[in-house]
Amino acid sequence: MKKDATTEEKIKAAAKEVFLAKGFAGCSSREIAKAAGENVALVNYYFRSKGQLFELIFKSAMEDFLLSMIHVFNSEQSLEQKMRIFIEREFEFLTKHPELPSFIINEMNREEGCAAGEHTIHFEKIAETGIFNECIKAQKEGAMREINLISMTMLIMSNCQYPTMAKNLMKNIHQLNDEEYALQLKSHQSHVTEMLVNYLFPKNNSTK
Amino acid sequence: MKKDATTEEKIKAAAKEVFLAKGFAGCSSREIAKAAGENVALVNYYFRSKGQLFELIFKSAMEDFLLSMIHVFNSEQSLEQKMRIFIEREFEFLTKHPELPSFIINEMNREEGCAAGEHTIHFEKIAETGIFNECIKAQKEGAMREINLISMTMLIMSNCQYPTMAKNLMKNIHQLNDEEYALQLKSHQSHVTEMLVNYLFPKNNSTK
DNA sequence: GCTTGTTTTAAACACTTGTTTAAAATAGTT
DNA sequence: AACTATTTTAAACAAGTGTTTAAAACAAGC
Repeated sequence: MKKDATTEEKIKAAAKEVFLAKGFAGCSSREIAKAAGENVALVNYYFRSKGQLFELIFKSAMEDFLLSMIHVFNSEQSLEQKMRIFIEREFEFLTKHPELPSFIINEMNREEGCAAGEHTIHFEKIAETGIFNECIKAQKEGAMREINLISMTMLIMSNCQYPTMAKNLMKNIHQLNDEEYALQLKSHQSHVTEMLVNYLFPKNNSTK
Repeated sequence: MKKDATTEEKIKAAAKEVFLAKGFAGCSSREIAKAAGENVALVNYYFRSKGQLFELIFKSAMEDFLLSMIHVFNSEQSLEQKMRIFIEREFEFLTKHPELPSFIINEMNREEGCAAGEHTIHFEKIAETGIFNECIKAQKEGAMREINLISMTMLIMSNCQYPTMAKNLMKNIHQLNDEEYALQLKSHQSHVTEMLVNYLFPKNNSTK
């Protein structure tokens, strides 16, 4: 937490930390206030309600979540190379923010929650990079497999996000400690990369 | 919910439904009681506490989660064929119980929660089917790619589970309704199957 | 100094939480 | 019938919830 942050910023930072770790239902206003080192009333003074504060945090988390990727796409490289770098960045990003995917997915599933809302906006920013058009072009040229772009997105998200989401499950089932899991994850990353690239960019000259 | 169920069973069934949908922190004892059509006090009369009831539900959910797969492995088929069928069953199962993976993963991440606990037991039951030995043998024979079995498991889980977990996220981002998403999922399933089988069982004679 | 507006505090509000209690209803046995 | 043990109920409990209030502390301008 920053040092010279204003009260408002301190509460926001604390809220982000607590909400991401425990979810909306899993924590109280008082817990957030305490984490910020401030009075409970200030939460409502600056953000009107726990719900509005949450909405704020959720939106910014969604932004982090969707935009973590964007800068890769603007680089000048082959599609396959972009894909490799993207996966690498994604694993890197998720190591730093392992709670993000679960947080987003959970709160999207809360019926009282943020299910509605124009989250297409951020996605459109990704579309604006032209990455999808680039894919379509590659598909027409036969360089890329004919696949629905939603499916393509899902393949990537599944394989990048699930391993960090299921960390504790996997650790428990396979009796691994943090260090062992980190190693496991590293080797898994290379499998994911090879598998996705092989599938999405099949080579015709294939003598292994 | 069954008709002639005992009070205890009714509460357990209601608890399963509510817990799976909202998580431990997301619901109250009274909500569960109401869903069961019974008095609040009966929850504690039969299960001593909300926490103990939850533990019960969680364990049975974990069992469902890990054992949904087991019977496929005892069949007499090639490993590749088993894999195909397994993925099919898994998608089928997850369509019926879409909340399960998120539930398990979330509650494993709750620090006060069920992080500790011998969930290896169920996994060992899977190991007992000999499926893993079968994989190792296939790897030695060159029929299957050399890959850590934890990674193999993770590849399968990622690609089967994530798409149902992220349903609302995907629907929202891509502006799909339930029907459209179901279609998308169906076509995605075949990509997942091909991708995994191609990766895990690479063919040397490869003129597509 | 006093006066303005903003920020922070402790206390209170009404309500929900998990859990317990003690009485009522029900079933079972002789 | 009466006595027992079990099941169900409504009510209460203390603690915690989100939120509001009204007074205090603080800052800035005059």
